[in-house]
Amino acid sequence: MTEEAGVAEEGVAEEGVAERRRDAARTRADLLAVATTEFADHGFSGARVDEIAARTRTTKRMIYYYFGSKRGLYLAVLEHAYAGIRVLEAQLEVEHLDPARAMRALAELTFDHHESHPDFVRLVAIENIHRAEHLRTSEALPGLAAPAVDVLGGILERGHAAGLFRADVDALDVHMVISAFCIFRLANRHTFQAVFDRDLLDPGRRAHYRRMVGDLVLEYLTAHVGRA
Amino acid sequence: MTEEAGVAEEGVAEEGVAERRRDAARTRADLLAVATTEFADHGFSGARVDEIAARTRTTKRMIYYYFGSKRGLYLAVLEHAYAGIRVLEAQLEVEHLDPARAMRALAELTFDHHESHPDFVRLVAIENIHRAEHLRTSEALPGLAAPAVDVLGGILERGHAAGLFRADVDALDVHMVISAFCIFRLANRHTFQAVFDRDLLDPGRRAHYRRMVGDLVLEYLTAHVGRA
Amino acid sequence: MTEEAGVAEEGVAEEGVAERRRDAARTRADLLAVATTEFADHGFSGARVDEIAARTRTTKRMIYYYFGSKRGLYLAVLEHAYAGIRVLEAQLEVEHLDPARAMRALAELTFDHHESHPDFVRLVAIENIHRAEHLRTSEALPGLAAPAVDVLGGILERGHAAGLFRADVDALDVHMVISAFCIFRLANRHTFQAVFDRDLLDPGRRAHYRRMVGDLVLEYLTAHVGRA
Amino acid sequence: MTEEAGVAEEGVAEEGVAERRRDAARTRADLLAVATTEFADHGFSGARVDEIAARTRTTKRMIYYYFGSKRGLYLAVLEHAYAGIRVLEAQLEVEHLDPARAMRALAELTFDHHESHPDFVRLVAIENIHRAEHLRTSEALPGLAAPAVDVLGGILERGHAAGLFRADVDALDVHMVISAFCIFRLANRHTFQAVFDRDLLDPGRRAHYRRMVGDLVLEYLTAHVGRA
DNA sequence: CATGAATGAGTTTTCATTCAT
DNA sequence: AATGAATGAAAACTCATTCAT
Repeated sequence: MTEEAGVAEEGVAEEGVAERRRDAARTRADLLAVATTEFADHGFSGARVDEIAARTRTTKRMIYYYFGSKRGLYLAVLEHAYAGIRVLEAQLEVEHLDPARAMRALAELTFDHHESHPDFVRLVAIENIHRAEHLRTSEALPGLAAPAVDVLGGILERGHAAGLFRADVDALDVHMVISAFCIFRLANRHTFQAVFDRDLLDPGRRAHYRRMVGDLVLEYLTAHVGRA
Repeated sequence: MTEEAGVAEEGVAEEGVAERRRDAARTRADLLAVATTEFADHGFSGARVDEIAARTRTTKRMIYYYFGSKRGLYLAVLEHAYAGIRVLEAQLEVEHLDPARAMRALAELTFDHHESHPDFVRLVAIENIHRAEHLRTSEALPGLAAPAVDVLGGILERGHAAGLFRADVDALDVHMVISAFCIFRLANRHTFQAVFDRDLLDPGRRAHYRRMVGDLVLEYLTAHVGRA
Repeated sequence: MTEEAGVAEEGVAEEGVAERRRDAARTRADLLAVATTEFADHGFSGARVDEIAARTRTTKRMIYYYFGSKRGLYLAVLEHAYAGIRVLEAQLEVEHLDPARAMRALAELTFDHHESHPDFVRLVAIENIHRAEHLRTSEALPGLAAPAVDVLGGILERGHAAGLFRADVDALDVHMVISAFCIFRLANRHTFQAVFDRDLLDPGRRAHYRRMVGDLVLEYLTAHVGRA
Repeated sequence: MTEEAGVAEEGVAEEGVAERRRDAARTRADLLAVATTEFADHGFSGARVDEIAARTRTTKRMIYYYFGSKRGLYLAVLEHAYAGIRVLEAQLEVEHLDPARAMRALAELTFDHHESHPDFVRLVAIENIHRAEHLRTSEALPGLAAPAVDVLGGILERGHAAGLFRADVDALDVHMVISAFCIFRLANRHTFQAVFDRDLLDPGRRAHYRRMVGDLVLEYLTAHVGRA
């Protein structure tokens, strides 16, 4: 059988190095996509290696071939998810906007990103349950902070220079407020809905919440300027 | 044994019905306390029934006797955790304070509670990973919302009446902002620390954050009053 | 508490020996009835002691008090079920009927009994799965055979004497044919229905089958008389 | 290892895909055979997965790998047992025999099959205790009825055409009588023996019973022809 | 690069039975 | 006669991982 395959349709049956490399990349990407959903849905312990394999073109063996272990796969998923927002933030151009508008733009970028990447938000929650033990070992970690903080720092600096923003708040504090709001809306929506019967993702309230995150940050930053 | 029993009820070895009932309650409470730690630490799937039993005076069998299943135990843990903050909120007396001070007191109550109940915060995160599927089936659910919202609603009403607070924000929106901030500080501190190298629980920054949650809410509520 | 009970309402609270004995008998009977259903429904291994106790006024402890073990309870159920048909057969009066009519009456008695005692039929099937290991140890066993065989033997004898029935068949053979037919109709109706889509208990076919059992036995008994 | 694999396929230690597939089939068949005995012996609840595994070359894990659950294994056993008699019936050739002889041949086929397949008879009894809940969900069910009924129907038709058999009895009725007799002899032999002290499987009585099932059916079918 | 079969160690759950009063 | 609590042993089932080709 193997011999026969080699004979007939040489060009097609025999894969070149490039094709095989492309296949490999596709297999890896496929695995990563399915694993992202599975881990985001069920957490690290709740996710099933069998289930991930079953939803892929490949077999379970490939997971171990490419990622070494369930943990290795999870780490790859996590890094890939973080890479997404990092890129977005790095692309944001706010230098041409006045500090207040720039700040609002950044807040809304986070708002929009989280809403359209619920898996990322879930993975962050899951990783926190694990006390960031995986993320801490990631080699990609050092590059994760820079973009967000740099952009934010720049806006704040301009705001301070213009006498618009209060001075007792730094970039990480602002980042925390924006994140807290935008992540809560996604991450805690289920218990919030269960307890208070309000759907934080109701499209009818979206504009309200989107304006709210900007207002929240700006009112806070511009309050009593010069006082503190 | 039978002979001894026939003699009297004075003995030390002889336990009355009341005592046994008290023991049973202790067994249950013991189980619940240990399970709270285990579930908060490892999530639902990650928690081990064996491990919980091992850390108790009793045996694994008792978990099934009292709670029926791992899931039943988890639900009991969840309900018990929610009951804690519900009671706190219900006890809060803010009628004698002006709306701004009352609002700040409520925000700080949440801030303090979450900081001193990290297990509660973790359980909420875990339950959200499960899309609140357990909480939704809880019979205790209907009583969970009332206290927080009632108190908040009262403060807001007084603030509106006095022309102090903006009108386009309701109690649930305010609750969301307070919760988002206070929960994020606990729940996301690990990834935050890993990525930004800042410990959100650093005692040296505690007062700063505690003031911040009040400021955040109040600046937002008192902004441009009369405009919206 | 116990002392108080002794004082007040003496007549009512204090149960006489007779009352207690009656209560005991009722408890036993209650247990037996529930256990009959449970064992007939699920077999010996499938039946649950907890379930039986739960469906009774009493507690699980009483099962062990009265019957010693699950097995003891099952044996009591079995003996009680056999006692029912034994009594019926013993009461049958067929001396005044001619042999053929008498035989048909006996067949129809079995037919009717089994139809109205499906639990008995199920218990017999269950006991056969256990290779009659319980029944064999029953002290009631010796009395179980007599009535059926005596009556049948009498009819056969009269039939032989009158030259009506063939001689190469004894009472147990006839009993076997009648039982096989009447038990099969009850015991195997589920697989029969599943495979052939015919309900052997369909009321519309009842008369047909009832006549059939008599026909079957009589045609067989009266065939080629004198030949064999 | 890797080096050896690269050399050739001649080796003894090297198993080809085909061989492994054959092994897998053997593992499955082995499991099925052992499980048949265990389930037939102890019923569904009484059977032990551990016990089945212990009597096999493989491990308990494999039962779940191949059959998914205890129930899945039981269902496979049941289907396999039914397949046996279905094949036998389908192979029976009776077209060349006159209706009476053909009918007797069919009855004796059932008689012989049941006697040599006591496990099948026990499994049917067990499945009836479960009200055929498993069999009803079997995908093999639709094919189970056809052979038996087709053959029987053909014989009956010929018998009617020749004016030999009564007309008020259909194939399923005849099948029921034959089954009832042949199954009872196996399935109820234990209680029969316990109560009446007669062994229905006594080799000395075998010929008598084998003739009896044919007589029973034929006397009944040929009785009073033209009357009903 | 790929794959079906296999597995050991663990994990939840069940169940008849007994204890202490 | 009665009862709620307790239990050990066993049962079904699961899961990440590896083997052999």
